Amino acid sequence: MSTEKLKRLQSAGWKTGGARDFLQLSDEEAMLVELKLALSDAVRQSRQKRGLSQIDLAQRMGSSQSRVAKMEAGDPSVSLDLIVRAFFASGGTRQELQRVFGSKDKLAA
Amino acid sequence: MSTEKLKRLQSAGWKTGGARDFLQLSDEEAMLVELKLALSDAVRQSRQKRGLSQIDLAQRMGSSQSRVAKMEAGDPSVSLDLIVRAFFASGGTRQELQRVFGSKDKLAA
DNA sequence: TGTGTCTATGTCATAGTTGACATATACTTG
DNA sequence: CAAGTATATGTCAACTATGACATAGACACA
Repeated sequence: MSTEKLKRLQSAGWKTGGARDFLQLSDEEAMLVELKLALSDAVRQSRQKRGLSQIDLAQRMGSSQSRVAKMEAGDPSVSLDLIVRAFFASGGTRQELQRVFGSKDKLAA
Repeated sequence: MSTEKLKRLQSAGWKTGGARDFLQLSDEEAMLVELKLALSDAVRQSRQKRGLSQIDLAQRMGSSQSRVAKMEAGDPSVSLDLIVRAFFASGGTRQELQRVFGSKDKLAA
């Protein structure tokens, strides 16, 4: 992960974690963030593939359009739990999820 | 997923989700719960494989022994975010994570 | 028996996430 | 130009997860 990329993430509101007080995200946190962003993309793709609007998806999962939008925008206030729930609610399968989690650098600048 | 299994999960404190007020977990939620439990197991395995105590792991990730214990016990109060963070902090790789997410029914009664 | 290490369980104030709502922007269609 | 639809962004009270702490249980070994 490049320094550029890290700076971009941090300025977007991602917190540098807990015990550490670097200006840099730890490797573990960076991996988590990458994962969340990759999954966010996957949610949008899955949703669009099935012709669902953000409102449709929100209703399916008992959430709101604004939260789905934030999620797809990679907003750090959205939990991984919610993203995964959205992925499933959008029709994504466990197999597809596996592919997302395995793919390299979905974050590509 | 069997009805038996669902009842077990619910009695362990797992909430039936948001908009729905069934006594049953929705399919999406069930999938999420399975994922979390599978990952909890993976964290313990990964941690033990590297000879780390719960305290060691907690320190590595800026958390506490009690939270790691709850996590490994499958406590519903632990977020997927934290579990994934723990998995990475315990030395788990993205490839290993992918395997966990792909494997069938880690929850096996 | 005691001392040490590891893990489990409960509580709590604080920090983080949530759905809901308002509003804005963009694009289409009449 | 409206009006409709889809998405983006900001705010907030209510809810949830968090690390810290206390304490207990299990096991080893002197």
